[in-house]
Amino acid sequence: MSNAYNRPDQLSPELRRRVLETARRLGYPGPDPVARSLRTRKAGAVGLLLTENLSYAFRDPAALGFLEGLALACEDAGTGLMLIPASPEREDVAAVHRAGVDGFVVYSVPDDDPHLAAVLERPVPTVVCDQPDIGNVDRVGIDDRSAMYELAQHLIAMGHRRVGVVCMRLARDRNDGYVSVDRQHAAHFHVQRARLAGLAMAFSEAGVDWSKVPVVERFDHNTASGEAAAAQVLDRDPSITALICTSDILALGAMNEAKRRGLRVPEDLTITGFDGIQEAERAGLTTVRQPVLEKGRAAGKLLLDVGERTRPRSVNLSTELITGTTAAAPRTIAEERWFGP
Amino acid sequence: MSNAYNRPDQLSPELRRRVLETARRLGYPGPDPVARSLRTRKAGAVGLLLTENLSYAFRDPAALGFLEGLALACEDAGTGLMLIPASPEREDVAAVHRAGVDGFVVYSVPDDDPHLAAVLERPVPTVVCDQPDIGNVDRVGIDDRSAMYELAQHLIAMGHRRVGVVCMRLARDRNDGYVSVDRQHAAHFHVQRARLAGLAMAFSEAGVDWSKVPVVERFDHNTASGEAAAAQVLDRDPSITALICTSDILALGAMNEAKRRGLRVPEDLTITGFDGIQEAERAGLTTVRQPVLEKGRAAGKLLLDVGERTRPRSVNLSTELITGTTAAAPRTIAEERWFGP
DNA sequence: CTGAAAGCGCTAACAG
DNA sequence: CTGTTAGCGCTTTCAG
Repeated sequence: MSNAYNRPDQLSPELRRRVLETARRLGYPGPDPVARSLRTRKAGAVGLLLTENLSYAFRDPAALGFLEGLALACEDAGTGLMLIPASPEREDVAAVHRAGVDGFVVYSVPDDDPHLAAVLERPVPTVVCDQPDIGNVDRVGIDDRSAMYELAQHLIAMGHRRVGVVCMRLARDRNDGYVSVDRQHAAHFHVQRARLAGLAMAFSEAGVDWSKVPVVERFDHNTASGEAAAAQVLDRDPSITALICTSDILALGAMNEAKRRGLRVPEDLTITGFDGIQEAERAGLTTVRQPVLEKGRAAGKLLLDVGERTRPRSVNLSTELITGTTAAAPRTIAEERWFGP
Repeated sequence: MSNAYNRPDQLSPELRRRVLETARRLGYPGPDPVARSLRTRKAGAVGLLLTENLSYAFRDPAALGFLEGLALACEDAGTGLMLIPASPEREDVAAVHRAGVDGFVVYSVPDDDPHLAAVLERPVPTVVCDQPDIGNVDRVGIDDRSAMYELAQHLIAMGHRRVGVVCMRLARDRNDGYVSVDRQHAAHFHVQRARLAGLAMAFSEAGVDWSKVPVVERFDHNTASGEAAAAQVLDRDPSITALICTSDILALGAMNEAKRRGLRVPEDLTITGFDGIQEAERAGLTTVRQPVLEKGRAAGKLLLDVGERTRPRSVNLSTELITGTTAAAPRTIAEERWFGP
């Protein structure tokens, strides 16, 4: 009987037809997928752990691109993709334990996330995307530090020395304001830590005292946060020539704030982002483009690949510096005298 | 032992601690979720069936809003949300059979979709969103016919009598071109059928011969399709005063095409949409807003609500006519003579 | 090709 | 409070 459903080739078509027909007449709804999964030890689905609020995942183009890539990989493999209900507020790890999946993809969570810990306890393969950077687990990501280092060098070459930084949340606690160097080093979000490290390295090499550079953090990730953070930096340090944002969303917010203040970009203020989302491209933002869809696809492939899983694998995707129209050489005092403000 | 994991209250904390400690030492990874699901008859997840390509779902703001609402409802209930791998090309229904879920949400599929048939065979509750309109199943949607009827009346009141229509795909076969009245009536996508019916009713009442109104269909749903479809209508019927699109995405494409032709909107051509997505609002589109996020949330609640399930329930959400800046009274020939073209 | 039986790992019920 | 046991529905194996 089982054969009728699962191995059409093991019995005659005629018999198969008869069995199925009878089953239907008896009201048999087909094999129970859960019982089958128990027996075959395959759930036919992978779990996705996003620690951010779900709304965030569906509104941030970068997260969305990742999700799309992952979903495509799953679709190719005929595998379901299960969104694990794990909001950062509720520390209810039970959902991770309850999920009947063959593996997990963990996207951009802090290294001290309890849901992540629960995932790692499960005896199924796991792929971590972007962060955190933990040993012994498959990983997909980019080299955030180098990418940001390169962007910084681009600005340094233009002549920028007085800069400000706007970054995303560095830990699970809300800290909408200035960030000490200690907090930068202790950041639980590895991606943000790496990007800041890249900046610190480049500017230190250029003779800038990094501890003096204003770095402002925002917990929420949207353009309003970018606006507020940019305002905070510009209020305290009106003399900066460039505002470096660790995401395009924040940078787009900063652009709004610059406009509101009558600052021309890039003549009066250089603004840069990170991610390479479509909205940024449209705005001509100077930024770093990362292949978000490919990241999702790679994570899915890595998880679903049945190949050797002897030692942790790591996939590093390449990024590209996008030279937009929001970065230019800072005007010197002399130039301002000459050409007017 | 099971109690130690599932009923902390049934035994002393001390014992619980000891049991868990021992379990860990023995390398026990915790209860297997699949076996538990088999025993408890609860999978702790709901399945989402989207028949469109997944990429579509992640790029169309309306679908995305629905997905977000559904995901929120699931998160609130601590339930997983599983995306079922069902692309329209591959007619592989197995994924539906394989999915270990407690119920299905079906979003916007044609009434003859094989995956839908497979879902309905499964002995679990199902909620259909938008379409198709099948009996005996819980449903969430809006009154597409009335909403479009109201929009049409708005245009008729302005004086529009010569109109063209651009609509989304009406069936699973590709038909990028004109649509006969027969095809309109036979459409497998109920939503599109209802919107066209609303238009037909309003314009017929206003004395317009609906069979003479050009209706153009596009299989793909993006602005490029909207542009091409608008071009097709305008090429054949340059005298129309209004172009009614059955989605905002198509309408935004039509706006591009109008601009390319040097037609001013709304002075030379009225354009309307449907959905009320953010991009449309930004463009000042005259459209019908529907609560997409609420639709998703309502679908989730309906599915997860353990209440009486004696007879099929139906949730109808309300829509709102948005009077934008893309619709105005058509200029008469006399006016054109007077004011210039 | 057919039928019978073991057992996947768990939870719930019940007896001690 | 603790230990034992039946059985969820399936697939796989093995004997006929």
